[in-house]
Amino acid sequence: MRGVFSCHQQESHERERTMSETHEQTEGEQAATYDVEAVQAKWQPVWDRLEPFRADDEVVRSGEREKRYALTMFPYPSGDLHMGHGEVTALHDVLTRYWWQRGYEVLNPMGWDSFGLPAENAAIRNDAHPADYTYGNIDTQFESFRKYGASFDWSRRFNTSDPEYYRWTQWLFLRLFEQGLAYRKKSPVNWCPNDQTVLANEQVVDGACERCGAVVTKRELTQWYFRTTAYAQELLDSLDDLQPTWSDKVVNAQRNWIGRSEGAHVDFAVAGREQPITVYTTRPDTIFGTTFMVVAVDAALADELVTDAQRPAFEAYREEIRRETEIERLSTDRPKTGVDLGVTATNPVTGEQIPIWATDYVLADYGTGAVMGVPGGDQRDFEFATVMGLPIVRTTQPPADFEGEAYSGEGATINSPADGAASVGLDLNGMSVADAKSAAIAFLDEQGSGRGTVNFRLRDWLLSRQRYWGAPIPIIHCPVDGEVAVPDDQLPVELPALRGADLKPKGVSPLGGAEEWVNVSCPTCGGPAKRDTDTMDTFVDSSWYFLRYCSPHDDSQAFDPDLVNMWGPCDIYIGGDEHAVLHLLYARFFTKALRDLGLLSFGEPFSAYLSQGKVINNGRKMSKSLGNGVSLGGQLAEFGVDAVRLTLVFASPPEDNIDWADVSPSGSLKFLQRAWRLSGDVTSAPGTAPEAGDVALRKLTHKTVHEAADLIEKHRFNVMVARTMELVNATRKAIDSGCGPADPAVREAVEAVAILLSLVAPYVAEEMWERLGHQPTVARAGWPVVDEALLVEDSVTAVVQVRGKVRGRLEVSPDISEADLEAAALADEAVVRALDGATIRKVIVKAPKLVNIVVG
RNA sequence: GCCGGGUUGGCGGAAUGGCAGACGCGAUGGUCUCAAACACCAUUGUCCGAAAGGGCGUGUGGGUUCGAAUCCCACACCCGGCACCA
Repeated sequence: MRGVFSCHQQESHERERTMSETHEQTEGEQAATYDVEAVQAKWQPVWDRLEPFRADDEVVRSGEREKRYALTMFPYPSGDLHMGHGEVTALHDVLTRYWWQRGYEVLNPMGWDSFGLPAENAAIRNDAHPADYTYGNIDTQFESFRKYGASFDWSRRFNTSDPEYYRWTQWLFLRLFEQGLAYRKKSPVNWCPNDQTVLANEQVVDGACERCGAVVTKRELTQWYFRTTAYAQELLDSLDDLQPTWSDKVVNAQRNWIGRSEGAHVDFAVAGREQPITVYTTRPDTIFGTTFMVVAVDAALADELVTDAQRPAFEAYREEIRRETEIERLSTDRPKTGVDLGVTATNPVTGEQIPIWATDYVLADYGTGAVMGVPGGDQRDFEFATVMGLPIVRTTQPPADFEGEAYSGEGATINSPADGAASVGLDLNGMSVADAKSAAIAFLDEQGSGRGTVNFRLRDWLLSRQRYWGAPIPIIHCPVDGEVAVPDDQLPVELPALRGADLKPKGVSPLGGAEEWVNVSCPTCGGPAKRDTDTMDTFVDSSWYFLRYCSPHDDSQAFDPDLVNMWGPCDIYIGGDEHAVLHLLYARFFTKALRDLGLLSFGEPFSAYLSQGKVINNGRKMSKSLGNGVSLGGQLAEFGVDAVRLTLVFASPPEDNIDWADVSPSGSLKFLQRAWRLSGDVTSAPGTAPEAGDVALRKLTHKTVHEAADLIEKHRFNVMVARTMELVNATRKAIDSGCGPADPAVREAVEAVAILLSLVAPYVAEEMWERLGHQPTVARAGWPVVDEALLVEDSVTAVVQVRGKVRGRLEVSPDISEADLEAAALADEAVVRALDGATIRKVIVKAPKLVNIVVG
C-alpha cells in the first residue's frame, strides 16, 4: 500500500486511491500510516481551545510552581518564516515543552521586531506606508508559527512598532538621558551612502554596511549616543559569570569587541601650549625610544597644532584622507603617509624635542587620538619612521635570531637611557618588559607627567538614524533651553503619517519634512522649538523587549518591576551568532543601566545563551542568487510539521550548521510512522499498572526517560532523539517477537515515547496519546516518573583486555568484587588463549566493567 | 598578527580516561509482490582470510598512563571574533 501522508505534489487521483485504501484498512486491520495533513488539521483547534502554554503570573507568585523564562529571538517580519526560524523554534520548543512536562510554569513569549528598513524601502517602492508591509507579514508569520505547533504564549505578543510599545522605548530613552547615558555629540561617523543614514560601529563589517553591503564613508555629524563605555568594565567582568552557560564563541566575540587594554597616559609638553598633549600607550617601557609623535589627521588636535607654514600641506593631506573609503583606510599593507605639523613636543624622560606629525594610521576616536612614535618597538611606527626619515632607537634587546624590523617581544630593556645620555632620574636598562612598564609608570606618575590607565576598544553606541520607520527620539530642540525632554505624559511621540516618496532617503531624516509635526512649543519656556527628527536604531527596541513580555498590557509603565523581577532574568535565550555582539551587548548594557536606575533587581538579562547554527544547503548559505534556497513552507507541505521539526532537532548538535542536503525529512517521517504504529498495537487498557510488565523493556523505558532528561538539560537534543529511537526499536521488537502487545510494559514504553515525542513532534505525539486512550493534551501529561530501582542493571558486560586489546567479555553482576572479577577473567578461555602462557606482570581491575592484564 | 572553537566510516553524528563508530542517512542483499512502491529482515570503518580469526584505524608527530578520540606539547588544516586600537 502506498504511504498515505499527503504530499501536495501528489497527483489527485493517486491521492484519492490512497485515501480510500486507508479507509478500507482502518475498518479491518490496523492502518500502517497516519495522514499527516489530517492530524495537523485535527489538533490545532484543540490546542487553541486548551491553551496549554499560557503562563500564569499567579501560579508563580503563589509559589505553586517554579518559574522558567524561555526566550527566543523575535523575528523581523520580512515575508514568511524561513528554515532558520523553523530550526530555532524547534530547538527552543524541546526545552520549553520539557519544562512544562517537568512541572514548571514557563513564560515563553513571542512578538515582532517590527521597525526597520526593509519595510521602509518597500513602502518607497510601492508608494505605501511601512505599516502595510510590516503588519501583513506579521499576520503571515503568526499563522505559520501556529501551524508549526510552537508553544508560545500568544496572549503576550506585541510589536515594537506599536505606539503602545515604542511609547515605553521613548520613556526608557528619557531615563537614560536624565542619567547622562544618552547624549549628543559631533564626531566623524560611519555613513551608509545607500541607506543614507549613519551606522553604529557594530553595523559596519569590513568597511561595508552590514545591511546592504554598500561601502561606508565617514561624515562629521552631530548624533545621539548611549554611553555604553560607562559599562565597559562591567560588561567585560560579568562575562566570567556567563561563561559556563553562554557559548564560548559569543563570550569570546564580546571580549574581543570590548577590547580592554592596560597601559598609560603620558603627557608631552608643547612649547607655547598651556596643556600638554597626552598620548595613550600600552608600552610605557619604550618611552626612551620615542623619536616622534603622531596625531590622527582627522582629530581637532591636529588642526589646532599645525603651524601656518604647514597648514596648506596639512589641509591638502586631510582632504585626501577624507575622500578615502573605510575599506581603503583599513588596508594595513599600504605605505604610511603623513604631514609634519611643524611643532615639537618634549619627551618627558629624555627632555628631547621630537617632531609632531599628522597621519591617518592613528585613530581619532581611540585613546587620545595621539600616539608616541616608537619605531624600534612598533612595526607601524617603524614603517612611518622609515618613510619619513625619522630616527630609530631600540629599547628592548631582541633575541639573536630576530629577523623583524620593530621588536615588540620580551627582552631586556636597553638604551633607556642611552649610554652617555644625561641622567633624567629614570633608568630602565636591564629590566624585563613588565618591570620596566611599572617603573616607567611610577616615575611618570611621580613627575606628574603620566599615569597608568585602562583603555577599551568599545565605543559609545550611536543610536540615531536618519530614517522614518523607527521610534522618534523624544527630544525637543529649543533655541533657549537646548535639548529638552518631551514630558512623560506627552508620550508617545507618534510618527507623523508619511508614505511613499516622503520616505526617500535624502541624507536628513524624513521626519524633518513633516513641518506640522516638527514645529512645537518648548515644554520649558513655551517658545517656538523643533522636535528631534531622527529615529532610534531598532536595536534600542530589542534591548528591553524581554522585560515587556512580563507585563505586556500594562499601560501605566514600561514593565511591572515585581513581575519582571519574578520572571527574569531569562533562564535560556536561543538565537543566532549574528547577534553575538550587537543585540546581546546592547541588551546587557540596557539591563545594567536599568538596574542602576532602580528599575530591575538583576544585571544580566540572559542566564544562559544557546546559539543555534544555520540551515545551509549543499555546503553554502541559502540565497536567491545561488538558487539553492529551501522553503520551510514547501518542506512542511511535503513532509509535515513533525517530520521537519524532528529533522532539524536530530540532524546535529544545536550549535552546528545543518546542511539540508545531508538530512532526510522522509527518514524522519518514516520514524514517526513507526512510532505512531506502536500506539495502535498496544492492547492493554489505559491505566494498566506497569509493575507486572516485562522487566527488560521496563528497564529500557526508565533508563531512556532518565537519560533524556539529562540530555535535554545539557541541550543535547539530537542524542535525546536517538535514545527515543532506540526505545521505539526495542518496543517494536517486544511487540513482534518478545513479550507481545498485551504486556503492560509495552503500554508504559509507548506512553513514554508519546511524551518524549511531544517535545519534538507535537502532532503525532498527540495522536498517539489519544490512541492510547488518553485525553489531550499530551503536552501537559507530565514527565514520566523514573523508578530508580529499574535503573540498576542485573548484569553488566565486563571487558577483559590483554596488552590493551579486548580479548574476552564476561557477563557479571554489577556488584562483583574486584577479586572475583579478576579470577573470572583469568579463567576465561579466550583470555587464556590470548595470554598464551605469557608472564602476567600486573592486572588492573575496575569492577565491574574492565580487567586489563599487563604481560611482561 | 592576536583571541576562541574545531578536525571521528561514503554522509550527519555518538562515545569526555576503560568495548570507537550509538542513532540515523545512504548503499548492498533478501522477504512480500505479476511488477514497483511501502513495510519488514540482514549486512555495511578498513585490510588479510573460504571461515574461524587476526592486523590497522578518531588530522600529523611526540608525550603522560596498565589503558588516550578523550589529558599534555608541537605542527597542519577548517570555522568564528578582533585587527594600523598604539
